[in-house]
Amino acid sequence: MAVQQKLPESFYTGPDVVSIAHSLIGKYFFSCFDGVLTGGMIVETEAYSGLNDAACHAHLGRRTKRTQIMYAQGGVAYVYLIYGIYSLFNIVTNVEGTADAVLIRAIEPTEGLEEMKLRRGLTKIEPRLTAGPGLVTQALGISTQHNGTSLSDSQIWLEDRGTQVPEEDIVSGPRVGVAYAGADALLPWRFSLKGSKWVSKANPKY
DNA sequence: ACGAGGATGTCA
DNA sequence: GACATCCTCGTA
Repeated sequence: MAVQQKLPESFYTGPDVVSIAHSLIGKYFFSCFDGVLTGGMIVETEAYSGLNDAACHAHLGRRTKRTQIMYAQGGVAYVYLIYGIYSLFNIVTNVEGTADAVLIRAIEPTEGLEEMKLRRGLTKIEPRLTAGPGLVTQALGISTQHNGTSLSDSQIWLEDRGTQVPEEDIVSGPRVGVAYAGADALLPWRFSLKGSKWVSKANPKY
């Protein structure tokens, strides 16, 4: 049997959210609801830091109903609604009291392809299945009701399946859609798998 | 290929 | 009013 293991809590409580976002490329992201397993390999992430990052919802220690969960200890889900339609899934990282998170922007689908097609209203396997942060959550059946869900439980979790991604195949650049963050919009905190057709087509806009 | 416009709910 | 987005429909 191949290496197949949930990421331990210590993976999420690390102090460097940028490094965690980088190391998540090649890990696996799954959901299982009513016995239906869906998910795949992570190919695109973005880091957000509560301390020094104007793009982060919890910038300057902002505590609101929405950002509250970001201050939890690493290893829980931060899911929020964007544009009234799409749920975006983040992994809370760092220790309790520090509001860091990694946005999962795209995966290469490997499990539950039929179910994900149904949820996305597609008839064939194509990038529109999971190549974008709002698409990944739709395909995996994740919505804002899963905000705060522990990644140590059986509904939503991440795995290391032993995939080795060569360092030179992980590329970084500015994050998408954070022009409001001024100079911080230029930070190269978006990571993706070079050459993957499952990376989102979105480009940063300034 | 590409761009414009719309959908839709919550946040600050 | 803005939003860590995506789809559809127009013009080329």
